[in-house]
Amino acid sequence: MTPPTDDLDAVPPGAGLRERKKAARRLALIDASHRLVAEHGLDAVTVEMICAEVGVSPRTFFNYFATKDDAVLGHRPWSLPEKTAAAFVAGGPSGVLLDDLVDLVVGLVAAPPPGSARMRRTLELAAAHPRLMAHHIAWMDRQKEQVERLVRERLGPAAAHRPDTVTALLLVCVHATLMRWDAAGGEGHVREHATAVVAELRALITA
Amino acid sequence: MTPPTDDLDAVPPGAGLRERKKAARRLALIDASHRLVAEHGLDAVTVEMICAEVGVSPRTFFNYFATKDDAVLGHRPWSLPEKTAAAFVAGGPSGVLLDDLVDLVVGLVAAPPPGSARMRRTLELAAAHPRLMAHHIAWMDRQKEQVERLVRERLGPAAAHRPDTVTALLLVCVHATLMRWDAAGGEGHVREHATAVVAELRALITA
DNA sequence: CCGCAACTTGCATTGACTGCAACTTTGCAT
DNA sequence: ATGCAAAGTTGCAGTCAATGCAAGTTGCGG
Repeated sequence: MTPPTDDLDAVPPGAGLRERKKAARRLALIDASHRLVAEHGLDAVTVEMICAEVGVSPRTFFNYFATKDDAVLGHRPWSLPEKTAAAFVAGGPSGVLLDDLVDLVVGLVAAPPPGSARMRRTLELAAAHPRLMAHHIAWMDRQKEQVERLVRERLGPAAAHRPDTVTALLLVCVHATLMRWDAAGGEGHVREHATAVVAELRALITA
Repeated sequence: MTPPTDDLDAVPPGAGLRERKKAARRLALIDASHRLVAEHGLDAVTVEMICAEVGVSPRTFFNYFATKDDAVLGHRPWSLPEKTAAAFVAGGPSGVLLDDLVDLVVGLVAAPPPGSARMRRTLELAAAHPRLMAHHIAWMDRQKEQVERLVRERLGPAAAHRPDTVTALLLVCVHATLMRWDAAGGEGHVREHATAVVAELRALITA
C-alpha cells in the first residue's frame, strides 16, 4: 500500500532493530495521515484509513498516538539539546535574558529533525484547521513545565522575575517564530525569525 | 433532581421568556457538569449524566455546547464592552499601547459576569485537567481574531508592529492574568493582576 | 385562538478510544 | 543455533461522544 518512502534503516541513527522499526512506523503513520488529510480533509480521514494505508491494525495506532490529532501533528516530547539547556541555565550565551531566550527558542524549534519538511506540513495543517492549532498550542503548553524548570534554575531562588511569566513569554516567542517561519514559506534560518520576533517585542514594550 | 439554584428569572436582565429559559438551561448544564466533575472526575462524567441531572435530552445538550468540555468550561463567545473596544481603537485610554492592553485584558476578563464564582470553578478545573486547559487555551486562541481586528484598526495601515505579534502578547497577558487571579484565590480586582503582569513584562524585557 | 418559527427530542449511525487476552517478534544468553 | 522473556501487535467487544434527520412541543405575535 505504502510506497516505502522511508526505508527502515533510513530513519534513526543507531540502536537496535526494534527501535528502528518503531520509529519508522511512527513516521509512516504521520506521513500517511498527512497525505490523507491533504486529500480528503481532516474530518473525513478516519484512523482506520490511516492504518490501512500503513498496513497496521487500528489498535496498534493507539499504541503510538493517544489521539488521531496527535498523529497528524506528530507530537513527541520536546527535548532541547543538553548543551543549549546547560548554557542557558549557566547564564546564557549573552547574559541578557531576553536574548538568551532566542537561543532557547532556536534550540527548541530547530533541534529535532523529524524533518523540517514534515514540520512545515504540520504547521500548515495546523494553520488550516483550528482544531489542530488548538491541539498544537495545548501541547506546547504541556511542554512548559520542562522549560520552566530551566528558567527557574537560571533565575535562582532570589528570582527577580516570576518564572511562569518568563516561560509564558518564551512560549509566545516560540509560537510567533514558528508562524513567521511558516509564513515565510520555510525560508531562512529559524534564528532570523526568532530574532525578529524578540526585536519586535522589545520595540513594542518599550514604546 | 437539580435544586433550582438559579431561578429562571434570576438569570438575565431583560428579554422574553424564551431567552431566559435558554440562558437558565445553559447555566444549569454548566453547573451540573461542575458538580458532577467535582464528584466523579472529568472522565467519569458522561453527557448523559449531566443531562439527567438537569432533565434534558442528550440531544439537546449538543444544541447548547459543541462538546462536553465546552460545557464544563462554559465557553461562550467573548465580547468586550463596546466602549472599551472603541476607546482602544481610538488610541486607548492612555495612548501607550502596552498600558492600553491592560484595559483590554480587564475588559475581556472582568466584563461578562456569568458569575465570577463560576469562572473560578472553571479555572480550577482547567488547572486540574490538562485536557481542559488545552480546550481553554484553544478557545482563547479562537477569540484572537476578534481582538486582532481591534489591534489592526488601532495600529492603522502603516503599522509599526505586526498585529499578530501584539495579539499574541495580549493573549499571554490575559492568560497570565487569569492564572494569577486564580492563584490569588480570586482575591483582588482583575486590574491589579493585569497591571502586575504588564509591569513584569516590562521589567523583563528592558532588563 | 391560529400559525409560524424556534426548540426539543428520540432514533439510528459513525467513529474515536480502551481493556483484555492471545499471539508474534526481537533481544539476549546459553 | 535454541530457547526464553520482554516488547509489541492484533482482534474483539464495549463505551461514549457527536451528528443528521424527522417528528413532536412550545413561546410569540397577530
